[in-house]
Amino acid sequence: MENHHHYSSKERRETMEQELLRGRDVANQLLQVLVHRSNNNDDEQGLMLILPFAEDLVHQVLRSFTNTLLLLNTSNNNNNNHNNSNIDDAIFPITVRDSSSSSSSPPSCQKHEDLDMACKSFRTKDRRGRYKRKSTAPTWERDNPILFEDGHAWRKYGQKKTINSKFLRSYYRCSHKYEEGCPAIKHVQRIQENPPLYRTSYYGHHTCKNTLYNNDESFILEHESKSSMFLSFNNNNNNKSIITASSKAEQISSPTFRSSTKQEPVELVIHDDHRSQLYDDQYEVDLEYSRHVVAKLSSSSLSPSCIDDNTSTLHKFDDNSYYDSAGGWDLDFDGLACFGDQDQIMIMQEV
DNA sequence: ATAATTTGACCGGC
DNA sequence: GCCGGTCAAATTAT
Repeated sequence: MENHHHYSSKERRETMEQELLRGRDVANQLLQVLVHRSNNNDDEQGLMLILPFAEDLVHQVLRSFTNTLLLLNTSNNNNNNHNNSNIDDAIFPITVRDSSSSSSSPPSCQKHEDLDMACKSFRTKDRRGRYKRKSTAPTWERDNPILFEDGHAWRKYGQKKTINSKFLRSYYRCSHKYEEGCPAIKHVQRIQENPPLYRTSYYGHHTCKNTLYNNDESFILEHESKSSMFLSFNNNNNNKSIITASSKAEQISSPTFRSSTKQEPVELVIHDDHRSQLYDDQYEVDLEYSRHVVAKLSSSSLSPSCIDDNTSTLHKFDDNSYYDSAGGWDLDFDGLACFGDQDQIMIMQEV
């Protein structure tokens, strides 16, 4: 027992299980005590008797947590024993000390610090047993010509090259995974080059409450039925602009929405020769002359219009300036372009 | 300053 | 050992 790191992984697992079971039992005892107390709360001296007992039970629960975390943190390759001595000391001998016996050392926060340390080192060191492979069957999939928001906050946590695709696959988890334990995951991978097509595979369902929509599928279905889109152009200060696409519904329902520039945006590089400054903060850009990215609008039934980000006033482009035979646009450098239901938007990559 | 992303290391299953 | 999923330190955005 003094050399817990000599445990086999099975033994360690069993020990941790015992620790947790014991902690649960003790917590149960504590509950009984408290329930009993609340039933006859007139007994003043009984309270005095029970309080130290309850405190002792709490300490035991904390010790159970601490020991389990320390065991989790102890890996087989801990062959460098020099600084393990204090862990060895800490693991089981954590003793219950009531506040009366507290000596010069800071008494009350002692175990909280232990717990924090155990938590921290657990999170930063031992990775074993923490990778669980997702089932290979997605909950559902969607293929989209562009990447648009699906009504949830995602956090990218990885990116990988896969064997039979030249495109990287991006891995996203729900942003509220740790706050609310939301298990939703999605993968996004480009599956076609020209025109670009992206496949989004969803795994699991959101349990978090931080969405305007009840569930993912209904949002996406609704979204697909209204193909109206925004393209936003955000000036980046150094001849670069990011084009992102998002749904109309989202833009309208959430005024503070900022279209994500993080999800594989198409980057637009514009040379100074091909833009002219109209006002202090407004540029006109001729995308036709940018050989890097050209945005093209096809089967237009509506004239694209531009919404100024600040004033939300709608003003149209000149009829022939935004759309020409080469597929190029003139657009305000900053702003939103809104398209109708029949419009199709393609972002063409540099050749 | 915090928060999100990037990127190579790491892990388990096959 | 390879492959794809995940982690987390470093980097970058806000």
